[in-house]
Amino acid sequence: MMLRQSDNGMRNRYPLTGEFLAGRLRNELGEEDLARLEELVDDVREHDDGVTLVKAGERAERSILLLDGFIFRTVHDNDRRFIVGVHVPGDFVDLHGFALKRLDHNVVSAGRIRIGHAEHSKLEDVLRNRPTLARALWFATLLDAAIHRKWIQILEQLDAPHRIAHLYAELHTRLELIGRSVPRALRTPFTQNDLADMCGVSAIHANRAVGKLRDLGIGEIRRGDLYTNDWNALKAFAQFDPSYLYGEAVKGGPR
Amino acid sequence: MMLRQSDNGMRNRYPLTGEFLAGRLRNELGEEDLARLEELVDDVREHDDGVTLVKAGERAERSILLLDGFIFRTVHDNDRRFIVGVHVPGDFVDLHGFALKRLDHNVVSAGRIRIGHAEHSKLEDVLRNRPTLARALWFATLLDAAIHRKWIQILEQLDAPHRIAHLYAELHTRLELIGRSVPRALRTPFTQNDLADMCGVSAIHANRAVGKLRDLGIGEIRRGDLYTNDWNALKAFAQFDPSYLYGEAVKGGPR
DNA sequence: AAGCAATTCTAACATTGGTCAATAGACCGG
DNA sequence: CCGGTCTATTGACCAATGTTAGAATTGCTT
Repeated sequence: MMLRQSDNGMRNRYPLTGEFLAGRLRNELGEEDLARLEELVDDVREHDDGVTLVKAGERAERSILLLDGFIFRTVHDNDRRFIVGVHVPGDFVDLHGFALKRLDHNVVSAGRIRIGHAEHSKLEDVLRNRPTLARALWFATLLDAAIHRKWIQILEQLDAPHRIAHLYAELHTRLELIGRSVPRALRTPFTQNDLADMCGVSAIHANRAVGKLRDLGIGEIRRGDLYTNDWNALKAFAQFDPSYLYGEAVKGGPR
Repeated sequence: MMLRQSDNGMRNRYPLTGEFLAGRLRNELGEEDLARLEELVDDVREHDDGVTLVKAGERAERSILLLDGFIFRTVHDNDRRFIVGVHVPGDFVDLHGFALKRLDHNVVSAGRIRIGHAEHSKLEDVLRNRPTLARALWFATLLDAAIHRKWIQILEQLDAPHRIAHLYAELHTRLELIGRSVPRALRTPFTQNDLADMCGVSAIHANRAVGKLRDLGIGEIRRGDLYTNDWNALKAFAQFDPSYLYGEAVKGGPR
């Protein structure tokens, strides 16, 4: 792949390596599969905040691998926006676009991002000739589905403050799994409006919820950045159970 | 597969045929793939209401294909139950259990059901040797994920009456896609309690919502069975857009 | 027909969350 | 530094939903 250093500001602190990808794919891949994986991705580029990378309904010829930053999956309905998913680096954001051909949602940058691309023709080849790697890719989409299910549960079970706490708990763990968490903070470009659209509440109520987390001493959210000195307390408050992220599969594949 | 007629009451009105399965898989499969698909499933059996077929966390050696009835995916947290998915006949309920090995949720019969089983060893073989069929199976799990995303949107966007209407609209279309819808009704074994757990509201509020749908003339729900003389009105009320079900892929696969 | 259990329905009250209006703070370009 | 815009915050009021309690209905069993 092209590992050319981008030259417009964002430092390439986390080069795309087989290990990085494999972290997300949660499978033990052999030398050759790792090499294929590297070849799969090219055309690395950056985007500003709020760029629609894939529009719902459009046919795509390649899928996006997120390398830096965050990406939303959004749906729009009478001028209202709903966020149905968030992605962290290492995620194949629209891998499902390969099999589905058209997406049922948009893919939008949340803050400044860096992404790579995987041509569907190459994926086609992988699916046909590298069953182990194909399974790893399948696994990645199944992980997305597991996260979706957890979101459904969260929306059914928790009120606004707990939803927001759970969101940050999840992101913290997902970043941890790819070696990008930091001790007492989680930096995101999310506005309270974004939080509201992820949690299915109004922006004003999201503000109340953020205030409540602050008052309770659970965590302080300032312009998307969460600061806490006790992740365990935050995760307990959110009733966060990381098993749905299948983190243990990072070491020792599913066989 | 064993197409032996079960002899304990439920009539086998819809034999498991390649066409039936292909309907759900939404791909144009060749003769040979269809034959493989048939071979995949065996050990057809029936279960009563409320039987836990797969427990969260357990390792399974085979996956379940639903042939008749409905199945819930449930999660439990401090004695409360949350339903994070529903399945209709033709669905490979826990196909993802093959790649994930352990499920993050339970699989429970909703009313009386008939199911078949697919050994993971056979799926392993399919994945390794039948790329087209493997892709069809992948597609089926991606469809689940698309439905999950719609549920997230529904929970974020709609209030209780609209959620219930949307649920029935979705099920009506999913049944239609496998040729099992009936004109003015949708029969289910769901209690209002089940509806509540699917919609993330209390049972009492689900009752209010059911009453509201009745008062508005949208539909009459009696013991899980919905009666309407205008599906279009109900679907309009629910703001139902079927595109997320990828029904068009039934004819003409994704290639 | 009687009785029991599950389900549905109703009412009163408490809490959560939505909407509107207005203000304050942060960031940015000139 | 100023003004403008986006974001965050607060308060008042109203709608949606939760909770509790109890009554009515249905289906099933004896």
